[in-house]
Amino acid sequence: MADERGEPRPERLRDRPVRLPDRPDRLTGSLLRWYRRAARTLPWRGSLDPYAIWVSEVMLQQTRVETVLRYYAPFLRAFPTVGALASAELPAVLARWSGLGYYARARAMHAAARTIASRGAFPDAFEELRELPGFGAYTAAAVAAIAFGRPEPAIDGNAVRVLARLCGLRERRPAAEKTLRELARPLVAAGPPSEVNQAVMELGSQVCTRTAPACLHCPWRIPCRARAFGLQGEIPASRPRLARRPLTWAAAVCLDGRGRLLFARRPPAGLFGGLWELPGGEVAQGIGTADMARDLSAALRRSLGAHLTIAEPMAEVTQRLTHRDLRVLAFAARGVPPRPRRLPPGGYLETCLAGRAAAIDLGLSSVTRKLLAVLPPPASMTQIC
DNA sequence: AATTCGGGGTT
DNA sequence: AACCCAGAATT
Repeated sequence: MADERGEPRPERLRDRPVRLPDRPDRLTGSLLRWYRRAARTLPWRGSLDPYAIWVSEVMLQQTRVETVLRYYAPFLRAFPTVGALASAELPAVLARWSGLGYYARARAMHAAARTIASRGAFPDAFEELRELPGFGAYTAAAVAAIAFGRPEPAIDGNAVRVLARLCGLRERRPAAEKTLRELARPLVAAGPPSEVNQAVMELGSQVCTRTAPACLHCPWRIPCRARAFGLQGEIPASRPRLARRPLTWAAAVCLDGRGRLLFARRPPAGLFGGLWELPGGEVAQGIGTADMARDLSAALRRSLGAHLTIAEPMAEVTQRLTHRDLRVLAFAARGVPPRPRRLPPGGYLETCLAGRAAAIDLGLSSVTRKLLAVLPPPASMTQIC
């Protein structure tokens, strides 16, 4: 129709092949000029220590820079080298991770540290890194590139947004990641891989933001396909929303004569795996506190081998997780002090007594910390022995 | 490809 | 309240 009359067909984004909109060396050049001027000073930037870089990359998984800044230095002070991390016990590592979330990261990092330490050398190639626990496609590429200068494209959430917009890619995650890894390969080959990768991510966090990107300050504003078509708001397509279901836990406040609380260790994997908590468990939705107290008593008999009388609830806290609305009610308990024996499957393997001051050295989730913070002072509570 | 893993800052 | 953040492992 329009073509037959010789008029140019209106160019549409989806008609275009998905490829880099300019030569890799020119894209990398303008990007690096911007990065060297605008990059934030961060503790792990410029580090030459693969271990320190690795720690930063793991902490930064699904976690904002501002949050990681509170954990990074203390963790490195506690575990300064791969050998130190490998020699540490997992509970001590989880204690340093307490509040950071996604605790499988700490478990995997600890396991990988033991492998690396026993091997004697830090793996320096993508394929070797990728085989270690906790090294997915992103982290293996990031460590290979940033610590060892390998030309591997590290595609995180920022890179997906930046590169998808640059190239006008309409695919959504996670499919887009595979496509973008290949599109980004020429870019990291055209400059220092460490800087190119970090520059792409920095651009995503400072300029090419999810909402209201600062296109006028972008070194790629001219070649950017999304900007050319006014599609910055459509690219990349957002993921389907997740349903958040309610989850209610009842926990027992068991106090000994010295004001110490009874803690129990959760199973090594799964939600809050390996962390300490006030012993208890899930209760059905919509039941009253009297029924909760009865269920909690039964659960503790199963999981702890303890016969405790559960009184009224004394505190309640909530925590919003990605896929759960968690609500924890704490019940005062009194009765026979728990005497861990041989426990049935699903029972707690370990318990400990700790005062609230000592509890800061335990691996606790944020919701458990919240709970300890709102508990009444020990003097007002019933003792169990 | 879809879920399950935390927690919190932004909008 | 929705969205998503320097993702990985499991199903």
